[in-house]
Amino acid sequence: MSDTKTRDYSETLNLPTTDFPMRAGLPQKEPELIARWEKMELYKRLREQGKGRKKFVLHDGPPYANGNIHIGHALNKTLKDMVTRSMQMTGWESNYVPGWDCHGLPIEWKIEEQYRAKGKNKDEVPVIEFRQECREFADHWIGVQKAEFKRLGIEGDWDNPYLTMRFEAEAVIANELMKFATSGQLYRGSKPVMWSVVEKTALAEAEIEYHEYQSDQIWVKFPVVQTDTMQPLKPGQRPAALQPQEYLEGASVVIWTTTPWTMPGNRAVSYSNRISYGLYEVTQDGLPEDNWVQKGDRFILADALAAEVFKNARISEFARDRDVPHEHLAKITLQHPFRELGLGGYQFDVPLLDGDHVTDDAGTGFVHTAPGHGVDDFEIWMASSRELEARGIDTAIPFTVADDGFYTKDAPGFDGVQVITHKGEKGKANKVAIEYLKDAGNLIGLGRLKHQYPHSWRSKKPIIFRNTPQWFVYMDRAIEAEGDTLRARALKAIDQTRFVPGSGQNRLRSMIENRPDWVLSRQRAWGVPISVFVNKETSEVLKDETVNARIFEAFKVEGADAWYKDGAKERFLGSDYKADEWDMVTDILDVWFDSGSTHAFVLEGRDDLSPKRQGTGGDDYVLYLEGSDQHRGWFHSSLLESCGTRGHAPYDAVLTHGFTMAEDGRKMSKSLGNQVFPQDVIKQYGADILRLWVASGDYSEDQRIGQEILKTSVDSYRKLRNTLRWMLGSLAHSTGEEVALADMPELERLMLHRLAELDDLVRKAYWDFDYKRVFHHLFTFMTVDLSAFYFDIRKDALYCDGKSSVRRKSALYVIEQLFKCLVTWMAPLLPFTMEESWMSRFGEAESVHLQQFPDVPAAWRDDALAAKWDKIRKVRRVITGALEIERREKRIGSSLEAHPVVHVTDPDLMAALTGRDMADIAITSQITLTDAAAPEGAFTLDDTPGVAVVPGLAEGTKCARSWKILPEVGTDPDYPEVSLRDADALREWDAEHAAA
RNA sequence: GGGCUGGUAGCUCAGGUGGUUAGAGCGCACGCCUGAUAAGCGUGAGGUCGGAGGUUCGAGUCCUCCUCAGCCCA
Repeated sequence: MSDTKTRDYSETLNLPTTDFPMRAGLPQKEPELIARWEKMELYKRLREQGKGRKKFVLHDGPPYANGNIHIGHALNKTLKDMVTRSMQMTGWESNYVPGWDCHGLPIEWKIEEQYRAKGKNKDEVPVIEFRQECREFADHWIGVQKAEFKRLGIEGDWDNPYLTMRFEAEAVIANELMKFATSGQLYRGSKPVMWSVVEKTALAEAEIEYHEYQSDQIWVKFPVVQTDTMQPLKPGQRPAALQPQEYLEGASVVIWTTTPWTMPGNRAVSYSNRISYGLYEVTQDGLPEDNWVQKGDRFILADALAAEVFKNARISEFARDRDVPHEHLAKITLQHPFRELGLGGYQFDVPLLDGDHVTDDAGTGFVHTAPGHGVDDFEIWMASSRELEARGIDTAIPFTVADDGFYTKDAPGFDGVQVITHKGEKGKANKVAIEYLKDAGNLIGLGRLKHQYPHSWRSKKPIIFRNTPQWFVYMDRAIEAEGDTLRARALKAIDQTRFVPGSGQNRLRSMIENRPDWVLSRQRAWGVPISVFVNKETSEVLKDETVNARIFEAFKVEGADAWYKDGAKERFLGSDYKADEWDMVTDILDVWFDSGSTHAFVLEGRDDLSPKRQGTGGDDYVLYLEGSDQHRGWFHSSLLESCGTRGHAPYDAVLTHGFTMAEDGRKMSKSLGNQVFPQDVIKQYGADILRLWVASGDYSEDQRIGQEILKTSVDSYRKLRNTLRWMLGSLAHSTGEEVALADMPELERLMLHRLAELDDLVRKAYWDFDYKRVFHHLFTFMTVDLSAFYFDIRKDALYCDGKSSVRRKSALYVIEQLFKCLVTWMAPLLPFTMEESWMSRFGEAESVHLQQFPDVPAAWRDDALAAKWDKIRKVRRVITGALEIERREKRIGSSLEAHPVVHVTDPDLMAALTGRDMADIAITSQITLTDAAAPEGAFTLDDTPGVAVVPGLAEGTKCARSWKILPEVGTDPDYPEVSLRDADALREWDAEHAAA
């Protein structure tokens, strides 16, 4: 083929041209865009845009202000941003106000750590000074995290976020607490906490480390004193089964413990209904007279442990008398082993309680239960309180040990005895308790045990569990009416809340159903004080609106530090009360109460939020969005706080996301070296890649991230970006001319139809917060329908048709619509790239983030057309399949070299093809359609019966401009090298350029 | 140990109320194009639907158990 081209036709083509680069350079480009948004005051303009609209408030759950952000923060904030942006673009005013949680233990630790490094003692630093240092620490990390969040492309009120440590916030938090006090929901109770005698402080779980420790172990009898089903048998009557009183009198339940010092606090013995128990009798003769156990002694023991118990009691001969059923255990009452000593106490009854925490792995199958000295003990005691009170048992938990490790008056007989000394050594407590047990004849075994025992991480000394006063909120006390309890309110509120995914509803409900009273107090310094006064005489909490108002006003101006200033007590009590009659509570609020109150000082407290939700005269909508761990955390505390003070949930909907795992699906950890840091991803690929990862995955479950997975995002991004780039390049030739729907080729109308379908899908998916659905559909649309089909077909018309071509104008118009829809639809997901695209098309002054999702005309929808084109595409697949064989056999390279003959014997399919330019659609130079039967060996596809293709070569000459091979080439006298279509296009082009 | 989730191709995801040979995109392999070019198009190979039982004519879809992973508790 002699190709002696006389001119360079490419300059006469409308080839794509754009400055939008193929390679994004996101790590550099993104900060420029952030600067641009700041400069154009995007946030402010969005708020102006939203004026008068109904509000969609995504209320930010505050991250804790210490340390850099991790991948979980990135996921969380990115999802929030997708929510906010998509709601703003679908007609809501969606103002995102970020916040931080600033008080609390971890920050206190950091400051203490700094003190230790400097050899400073925390106790010598005035509280206000210490609090100031905590404040500055939080402030520093807020700045760091703010910059990191902004770098992710999160749009919000970064100049004016909320902080739980702001004075107004502290004032409102205290005020919320005072509402609980005033309504009678707050009470002072007690609870065992881990306590370090050395540091005279309560410790949190994270402040504990376990070390080997030698404890005293003892086996103790609790004699049976009452078998309360005892009733006289009528003469001659014989009970069907043995009753407890017939065999348990004089027997003892045996317990084992490694903390003899807790014996004064004993109030019960626990057993388990999953363990079998028996009555055992010592049958050994010849025991020394002073032996602790004697022949004839009868013990109730777990069968699995009886032999070992006797061994520890140095008894080798014993017999099992009979079973002791669980219902008998439940009926009997024991005496405290100190009862007979005359110590002036211990006269109370000791009940047996059925507890899940009891096992027969070690011990006796019975667990010594001292509610002031252990969590299990406390919980079973509290859970049993109603039943115990019915039995006439006092359920008050004694304060047996003081903060200095000495026993109190609640432990008669232990005056001046210390459990742990202030140096962290063992006091005489165990020794004294053991002596008493011996004297009472209730000790049957004694030994030592080395085991892991909790120690303070600071002093490395052993800790103890001791009962301490704490502040609680009732879950089950009537608030305003009978049955109107906090629990009931919260459960009702859960039913009225939308949960995404729905399983969150059950999860939260079961927690609320089962949770104990809400503990608010912490014995710490960095937080909002429990700003109430307690009467020294009566222990009544002061309920005085005037005093509360004074506190509220002072906190607003001075912060909660006002509580710690000299003279605060007199100042707040004023002249109506005598200061020396009242105690000022020095505990602070648990930080969950702080964050649980954000709805009060952020949602209600800010004029630019203040949503009017359904039921309060509006249609505004409030969403909380956090990780699934927050069912126990923020969702929970916010619900309780709001229900306790306002009677309803602070949110309309709760959305939860899972956790981010490493590539192998396991938790990220430093030691495994499988961590992924958002900062690294951003530096290497850019925030939009990280956001694409968020948008493509299923956040409702745990997601994975790692190099391979990020590579998938990078590849998807490239494809997506290039497709946009091609559109931009093509649109460079657009004059913006509109074409009426009726004048467009069917192919264009098919694309508009797809947009109409997608419009529906995208809007629904955004309302469902289903970003992966949005992304996967749009991405597949862009690759399958656009890049591989529509664009591939229309390149010929776009590049080669003359300017007047309606086909070309239609295509340009449709591409413009595609571009506008796709870029706006994806703007919430990929704000940087979509902004860059939008600016490339519409200029520097425009921002996609000020756009709404386009109104897609209903007329674009054409299901009949779509059904018809499904058929056309099926036939196309047979044609391209046939061409693939030709290509493999090296008979053709480009599909334009082919002229297939398509035999269509299915009249339905033939009808669909009639009138279509199948050569264009199949991207061949020529095509022949026939209803004649196909010859033997024609190409077919199993899933498209009635279609067979006989390949062939296109006849004629290759058009020098469009590269189509056509017989007509050479027939135009002016342009003999090109096809007739191209000749017309050249005529137009030449005329225009000659004039110019 | 308890409550709640979840385990579909190498990766990310589809698979209403159980029903023909389990799908898509990406990646990979191979080929084409060279006017989207560190791009574009096509073809192909990849899955005992975590495992084992059970219900059913029929189960990725329902039930039970096990296992692995995650969150929250203990």
